[in-house]
Amino acid sequence: MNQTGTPTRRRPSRPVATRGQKSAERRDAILAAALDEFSKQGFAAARLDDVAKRAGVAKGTIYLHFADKEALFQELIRTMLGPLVANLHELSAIDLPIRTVLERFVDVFVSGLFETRRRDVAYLIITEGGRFPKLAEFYYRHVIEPGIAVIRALLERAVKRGEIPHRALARFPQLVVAPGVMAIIWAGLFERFAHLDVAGMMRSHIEILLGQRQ
Amino acid sequence: MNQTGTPTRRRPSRPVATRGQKSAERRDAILAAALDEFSKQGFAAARLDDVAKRAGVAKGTIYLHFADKEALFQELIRTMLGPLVANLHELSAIDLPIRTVLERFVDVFVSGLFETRRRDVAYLIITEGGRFPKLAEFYYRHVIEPGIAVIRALLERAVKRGEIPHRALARFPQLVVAPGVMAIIWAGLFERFAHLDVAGMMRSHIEILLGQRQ
Amino acid sequence: MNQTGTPTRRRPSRPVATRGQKSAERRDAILAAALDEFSKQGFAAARLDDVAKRAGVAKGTIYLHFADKEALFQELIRTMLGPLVANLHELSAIDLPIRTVLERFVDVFVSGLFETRRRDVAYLIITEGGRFPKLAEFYYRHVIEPGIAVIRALLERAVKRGEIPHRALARFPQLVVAPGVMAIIWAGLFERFAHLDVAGMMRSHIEILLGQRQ
Amino acid sequence: MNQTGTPTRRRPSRPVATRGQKSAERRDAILAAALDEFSKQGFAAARLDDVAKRAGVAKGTIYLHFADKEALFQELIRTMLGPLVANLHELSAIDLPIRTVLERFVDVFVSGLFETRRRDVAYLIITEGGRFPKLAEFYYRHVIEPGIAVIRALLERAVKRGEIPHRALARFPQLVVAPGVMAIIWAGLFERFAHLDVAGMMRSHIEILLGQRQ
DNA sequence: GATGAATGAGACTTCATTCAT
DNA sequence: GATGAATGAAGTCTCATTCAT
Repeated sequence: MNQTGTPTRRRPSRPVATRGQKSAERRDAILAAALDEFSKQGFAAARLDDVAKRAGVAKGTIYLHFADKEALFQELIRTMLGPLVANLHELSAIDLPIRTVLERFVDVFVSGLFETRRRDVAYLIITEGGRFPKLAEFYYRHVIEPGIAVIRALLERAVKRGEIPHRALARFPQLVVAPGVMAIIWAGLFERFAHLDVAGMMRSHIEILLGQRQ
Repeated sequence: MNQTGTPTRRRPSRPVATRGQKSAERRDAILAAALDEFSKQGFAAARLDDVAKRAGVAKGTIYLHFADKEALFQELIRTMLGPLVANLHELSAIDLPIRTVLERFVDVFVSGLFETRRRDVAYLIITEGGRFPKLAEFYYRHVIEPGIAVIRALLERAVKRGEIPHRALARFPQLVVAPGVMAIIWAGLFERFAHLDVAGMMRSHIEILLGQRQ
Repeated sequence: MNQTGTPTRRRPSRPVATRGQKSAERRDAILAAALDEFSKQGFAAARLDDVAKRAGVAKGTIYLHFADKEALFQELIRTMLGPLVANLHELSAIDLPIRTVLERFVDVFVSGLFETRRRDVAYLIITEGGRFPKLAEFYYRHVIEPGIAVIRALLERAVKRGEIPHRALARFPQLVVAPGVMAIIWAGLFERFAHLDVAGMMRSHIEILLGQRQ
Repeated sequence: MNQTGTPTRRRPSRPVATRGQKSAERRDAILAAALDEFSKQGFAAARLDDVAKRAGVAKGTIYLHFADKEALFQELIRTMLGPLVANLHELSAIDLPIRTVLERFVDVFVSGLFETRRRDVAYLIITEGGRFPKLAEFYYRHVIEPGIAVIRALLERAVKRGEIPHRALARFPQLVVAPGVMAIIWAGLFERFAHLDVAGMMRSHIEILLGQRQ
């Protein structure tokens, strides 16, 4: 799927698209346009008129694919975060040095989320989650809770092996991801004023967690 | 009630308040109600009607104190963050061990922001800042930029003195505050599902920064 | 009275004004301010706030002198047109050549109405009269009807004497005042774009009515 | 019903109107309703709610055709005066005796403006022009200025030919149209109280201008 | 009497949603 | 299925009027 989220409007290579294909393309275009508009304006201030215009469809078409504005929003979040959730469990299965795991973790974060449109989705969850309890709950149950569990397991194993000097870290796995959250917010609010070298910050973060003198 | 930090001008010794005092009280009530509503609904979805009702004033009264909905929002942010900004510079002046400074820093964060209504203001900045470039800029110029500078100076001094083992930390002062940011977001989104012991997390954070084995 | 309508705010020559004098001054100031605002904005769009500000009084003070906005408007018209009405009947009584009468008539129109604030009142009647049936009726009964009668009488006498060649003129006395009405409207709408020499136009008008070749 | 001069796009031979035609009909209905309401209440006091009700459409529909209340007003004026402006220049081209020209002029005024809804438009310009500088300017540039020029040219030709005895008339073409303006205002303000025979008055006016003893 | 802060009805305008084409 | 004109509930903001000071 199109990671950047730009609506793919080209017809498929075969000269005639089936009805289903065209419909799916429209749906994707609407989702991509919705992400743009919701990110820029926020859920409440975004206008479906603008979403339709950006997606190149009529306003009514949105309602052929989504029940209402909120359903569009929620499906947008689920659609784009689905793949991410699937990958979560793989991480804990592999038995590698914690440094390697953390470095992969940062890699996935930077190139699989931060540098893609998924960052906008994450930012949307942060900014709108408070107004959508169901969304927050879905996200908590499917991403946060299992994510925390995975990280905690990794940390405990690493502490046991002596790879990490901070026993307390396992109690607060949030500390591992906090810089990632901060980076997303920084990008949304302050990138205009001062650039943040996210990859560099994350590398430093790992060193600190590992207790490496630099 | 005054955990918000807003100075409630107390009534004069005589039982009857002057006109000016009542007006100022109303203004404060509107600001408090606006914080409630904006926090709960977000700026765009909040209704001034509800703000007025909550503040116990008529709709029109809001417009005696604020030019429009946006002005109310911006003044809300500035009013409640003003005192915080003033305290920023004091921190760097005092010459104490970095551990002490960080502990005080955490104390101020926890009891002066996180456990007060200012946390809602901070959350509002995070959630709405993207839609209010001027607000983001004001906040960046008056809080983030000087705040980063102060932390960086402290860290550089601490690194020189050997109190902190991570030279790279001074390049990314954001890492110091990242857990605080995360805590604010956690409170806004997930506190319902799982409590986060912010004070405990912040103490662990300090130990990690200082490279203390626990 | 103050023909230009600027509020006379100076205290009277005697050092202490009686309560009644100050009150009357305020009332006049309000009327003058109201004429300014109603002329500029129209009745519906004018704000009593602006009237009060211009008059140098508080908004509530207006209600000490006038029942409501409409009463203020109606009294404004009556107050400023009263003297004019009184003079109407004098004209017909005097037995002079029609040319002289018409010339005096023009003089009174130009220097007693067109070049004073009464022109604004007349313009207000034209622009707002349609929305104030009572005002239109009052004005018709007290100014138009008797005015028409007076002019008709003058014209009939002049026709009989052979001073005017157009018998039909007596059937349409409106033709005598039409250029005056036109001048008032021109001043209100187009004076900015092209100046109209009202006195000159009125002189030409007289010559045409009198059938003088020029 | 179509004495207003608005071209009512007739339905196609097939009994069902196309979408575009229905939309244009609605637009016309809104304009007609707006003319009614603005004439009765004045621009500021007229409510778009009433316009919508009278036009048989929903409030929001007005905004599909006009940007806002003022745009509706301005387009109303331009739409209904457009045809009039086009006819202006034809008048001067025809080389006929001045009496014939003036009689035609009066005919056009009476049956093409005074006895149609255009009279209301003219009255609106008179009553609201002061508050809409752009409207007044548009009207001055496109109607008044060229109109005056045409009339002046006609008068100068007539004076040269000895058809009109008043040389001064060419200096004040406003005198030619003044009775028409007066008639419009009379209709708006006083018709209820006393009927004015406009056609008769205009005929008398012509005789007076031509210096005919009656 | 004078003030002007407060009120709240009412106006304009927006925009999610519907539905005839 | 797709369209986009139409709808009307709901929100922001204004301002004539009131009334405690």
